[in-house]
Amino acid sequence: MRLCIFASLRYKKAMESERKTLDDRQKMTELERIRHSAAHVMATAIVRLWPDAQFASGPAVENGFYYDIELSHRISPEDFPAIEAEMKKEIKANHTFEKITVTREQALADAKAGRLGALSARGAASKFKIGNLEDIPEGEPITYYKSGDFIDLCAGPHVLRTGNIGAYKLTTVASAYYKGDEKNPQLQRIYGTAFKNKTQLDEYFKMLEEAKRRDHRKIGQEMGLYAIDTEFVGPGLPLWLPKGAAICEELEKLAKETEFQAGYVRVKTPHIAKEKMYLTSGHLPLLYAESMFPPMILREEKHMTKLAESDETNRIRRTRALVEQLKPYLESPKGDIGASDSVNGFTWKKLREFIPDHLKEMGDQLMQLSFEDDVFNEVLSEPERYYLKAMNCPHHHRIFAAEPRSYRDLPLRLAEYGTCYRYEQSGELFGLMRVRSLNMNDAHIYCMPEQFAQEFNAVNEMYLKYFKIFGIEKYVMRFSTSSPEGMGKKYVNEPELWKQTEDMVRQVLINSKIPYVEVPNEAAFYGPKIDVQVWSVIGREFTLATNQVDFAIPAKFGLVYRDKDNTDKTPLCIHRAPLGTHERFIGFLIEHYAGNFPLWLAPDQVRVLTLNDDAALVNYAQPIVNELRANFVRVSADFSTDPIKAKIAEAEKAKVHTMLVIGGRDVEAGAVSVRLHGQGNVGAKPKGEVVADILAAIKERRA
RNA sequence: GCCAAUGUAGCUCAGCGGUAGAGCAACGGUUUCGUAAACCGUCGGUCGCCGGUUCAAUCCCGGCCAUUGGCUCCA
Repeated sequence: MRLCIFASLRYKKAMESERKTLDDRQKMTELERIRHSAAHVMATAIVRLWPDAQFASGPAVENGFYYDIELSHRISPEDFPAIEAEMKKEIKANHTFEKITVTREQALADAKAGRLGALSARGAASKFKIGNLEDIPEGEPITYYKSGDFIDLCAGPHVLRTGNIGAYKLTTVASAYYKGDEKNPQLQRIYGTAFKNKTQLDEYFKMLEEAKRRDHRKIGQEMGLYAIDTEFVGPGLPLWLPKGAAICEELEKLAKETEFQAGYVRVKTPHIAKEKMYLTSGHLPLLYAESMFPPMILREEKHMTKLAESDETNRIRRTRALVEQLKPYLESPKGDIGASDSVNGFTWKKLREFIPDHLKEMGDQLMQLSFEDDVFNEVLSEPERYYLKAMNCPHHHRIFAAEPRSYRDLPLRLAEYGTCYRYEQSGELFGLMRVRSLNMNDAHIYCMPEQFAQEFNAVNEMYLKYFKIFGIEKYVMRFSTSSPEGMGKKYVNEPELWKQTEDMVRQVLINSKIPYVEVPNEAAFYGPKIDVQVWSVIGREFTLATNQVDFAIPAKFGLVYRDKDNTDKTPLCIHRAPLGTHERFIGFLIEHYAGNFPLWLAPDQVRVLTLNDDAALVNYAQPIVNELRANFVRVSADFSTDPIKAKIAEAEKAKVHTMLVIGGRDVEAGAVSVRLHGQGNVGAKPKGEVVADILAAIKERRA
């Protein structure tokens, strides 16, 4: 239950990325006030211990509070007891939090005197407070909060007295950029948490323990679901072990059945494609290049050899040819050239790095020379580059392009569990949740504008169907839209299409009554999108699924269908991935179920355990195993001589969903004793009934 | 990528400037048992990697790699 509270705080956070208004601030809960006040008290303690500390900002956050600090001393957890002891004194003194309203001039003067975020005026100005001051809009009152000697620039609100901070604890130290901008100085961020009383604090730490217990990395390891072999395979490239792969298979089966019934067709595409693919799609010239693995360069050796062999004449020829190719670019201001334009395989970005200014002058002279142009074309052109695909859409677009399309073919729904590779920054990798290889539950729906609403809605319905199967009750659809400022930069420059498609999506959401929040300036570069945000039971938030409109890329690939009026038109495209990626989805499911998967998903569905290895028991048990296996149940047998207690302990530890215990009594009665993981012995039943029930539960994907 | 912490057997973890230890797992045996662990034995380690200091380094120092917690980024 507590977890839901955290979840709702997160939810709020998602909605309020902008600066808080004073109204918002007044809505701060008591707990948030306690935490925000604790941040002030912590700052007080720190500045007492290290008088030269400079403070930036110290808000309450979902699980506590932090304060960003600049300090030559590196604070480590070893310093926490000392800081906490100082905090205790402040709290014991029970200072009131006094609100002081000042003029902007006064505030600036105090900040320059180093009086803000300090116990008294200091030699050094409160430089970050000066910066914070700049962010306060004209007309908004400027206030301090004073507790004891400590005065801080702060809009509040606070608890009445420091003594109201019932229980607190510092938790971690991290780093953060001032105002979250990596161009700004890097500060030390000290995290802590605070509660009304000790009991709640203890509960919180208990909850953290529980979260640790459910962590998918821990359970994944214990259950043998996946392994990450950083030495031989690489970081962020999980290996699915047989038990994890079993879960992948079940999810794929679910997706394939669901998509088949919804009229999708399956395709298969290679993992790599030529550079041209991503130059055309816009992924490379735009913002995506860094998140793709660097290219594989083919026939590089041949290329280099030719370069080496070429004599002076050839070098001149090459240069001249290059200049000729580049003439239009050199003569026009660079702004006139589309980011995705390329010459002989050189991207514009690359050309800019490549052409020194003097080359142009040289070029005029070189133009006088005569040459035959067949030699260098090959030498001049860049070697072939192949990229590992970071997304499936371009391949699917080429499948669309592979055959002539009529309006009668639409909507065309191409589905694939495609494997993509994304070069996540090393610091981003996180168990299964953020990886570099991912199996995506991908599909692209090509449709006409008049079909859009129905198709988009059908996708949303599919999400809801899945959520029901997995018992996901808490989710938010985040509707990400563009921003006028981003046009032509972050977003393809089609303001009219943006507006149209955003309106279409909004209408579908409103009509279907699905709860959503609209987030401006977070769309994909090719269109608005919906991200489905969920929370695992331990409060970890992430984007599971995504549903995106694409009105831009199909045109770049020249995709058309022949419409009724015998003209060619460009289809709209919907990218959708309701089950996200295996990696993230299974990571989520592990935490969601704490590894105790429902029967249909459980890697170990059934284990048949005999009391001992007597032939009578084994001869009775083996056919049961055989029958289950023949019906595609993941079943194992333990007919060993170990004590039944030990065999059960082992099966429970492995989280085997259903244990069938067989002893002499069962053989006589034609029964098996059923034990369910986590529930214990549920008693003996006729074996036919048990088998039938297992098969039915799997088929129905019972929770 | 940035900041910090961490890295000892398959797993969980102890330990220390003088050539490394436990439990579990694995393997071999004994045990034939009614719902979460019977007993004995054996195997297992370049103490993340590379370099430096030292008579001597798993331990101290530096670099690298990886993981973790954050930041930034994000599909």
